[in-house]
Amino acid sequence: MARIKTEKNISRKEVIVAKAASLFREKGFKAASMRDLAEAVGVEAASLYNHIKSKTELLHELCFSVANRFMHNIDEIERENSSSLEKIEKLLRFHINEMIHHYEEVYVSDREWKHLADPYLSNYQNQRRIYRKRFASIIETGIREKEIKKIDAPTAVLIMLHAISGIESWHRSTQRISAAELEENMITILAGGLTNK
Amino acid sequence: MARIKTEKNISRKEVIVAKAASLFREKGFKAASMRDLAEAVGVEAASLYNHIKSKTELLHELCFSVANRFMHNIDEIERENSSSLEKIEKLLRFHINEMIHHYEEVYVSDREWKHLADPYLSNYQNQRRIYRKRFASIIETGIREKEIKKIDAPTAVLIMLHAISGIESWHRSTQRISAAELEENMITILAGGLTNK
DNA sequence: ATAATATACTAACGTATGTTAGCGAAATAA
DNA sequence: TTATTTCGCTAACATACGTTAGTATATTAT
Repeated sequence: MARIKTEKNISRKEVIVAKAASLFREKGFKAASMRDLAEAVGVEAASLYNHIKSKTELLHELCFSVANRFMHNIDEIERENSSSLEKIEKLLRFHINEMIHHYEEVYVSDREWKHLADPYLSNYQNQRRIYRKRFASIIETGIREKEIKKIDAPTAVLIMLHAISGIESWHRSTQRISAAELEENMITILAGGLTNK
Repeated sequence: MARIKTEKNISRKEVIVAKAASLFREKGFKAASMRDLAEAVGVEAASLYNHIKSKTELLHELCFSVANRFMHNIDEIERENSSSLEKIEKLLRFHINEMIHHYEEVYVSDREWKHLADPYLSNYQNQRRIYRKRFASIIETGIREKEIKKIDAPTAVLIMLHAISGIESWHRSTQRISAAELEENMITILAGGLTNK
């Protein structure tokens, strides 16, 4: 009888969620079926329901675990005593590294959250809005203190966040530079576009 | 008996394709059903098949009409006698305006192309690859001529293209700056991140 | 060893989906 | 007007989907 393999301290549910991330990334949430997922896990579809409540629950788990990580990070950065530009650079580096090392989760929560059902959906959308506002107000402080060009802060946020989601292409490209090089290039271009001189 | 309304020089098929763009943008290709589309058009689902071959054909039409526009544009720009930086700025402005004025089509072709079926899929992927290579080599020329910072050109391309796809958020935001302001802000940040000094 | 729990299986359900067949009505051409 | 073509309708199909019920088999606790 097939059995879901687990390593120490990893529950069977976590194995399923991880495979779901990979599958949802590859095919999209709607196009990925529970039978696909079952096959990836090495089990029959019905067996998954001994560990999870529903397909959407998998999406909840992914979206909110990612959202929480980003929220905690911006909490910390806001508390720091550093210049706006330094704060922005730290935010960017966090985003970049999340996208490099937790690619599938982050990608899925970024692209597939539309398929969440209320109340999770509105909750998630709210968190997103708030996060962007907080990001934008760091930029606005930087503008007031002349560290940063006079630009529309929400537009800058939108550029930064989406630019980083482009790391998706890096993951799938055949000839790719190292993760460290990628990080430095992105910081150079993105921070360079903000700096006042 | 219901009938698809057409204005002069717009075929019924074109009406369907346009509504499909809007629906695929809103729900995603897989989650948007032919019955949804039929309702949006004001007709029964089966009636759609008097005008189109299949659901995927709708996606083909959208993806390749967008891809062709971008290809023709880069053709023209490559032929010009201008600096690399000017060429890049023109490319960016074209992308930005496409994203502003043909939002739904462009968005769909950017996010939903995965659901194309071969041979369209590989064809589309090829075009994308080629487009990015051409974009990157304009940047590389700029670097050689010291107009542009020493950066990894493919990374720069990936940043630019994804940053612009962030205009999606602009469309859906409640308080938004004008299209012209958006364009200028994006150019300031993106071109500013490349320029050598 | 026995009991209890966790996990997997088979079978099946109701529903939604893309699409086709066949017929009638409306628009257009003769 | 009549003939032809275009277009929309109802009905139905096969398939795929998420999920549940009920049962059997491992694993763990006593």
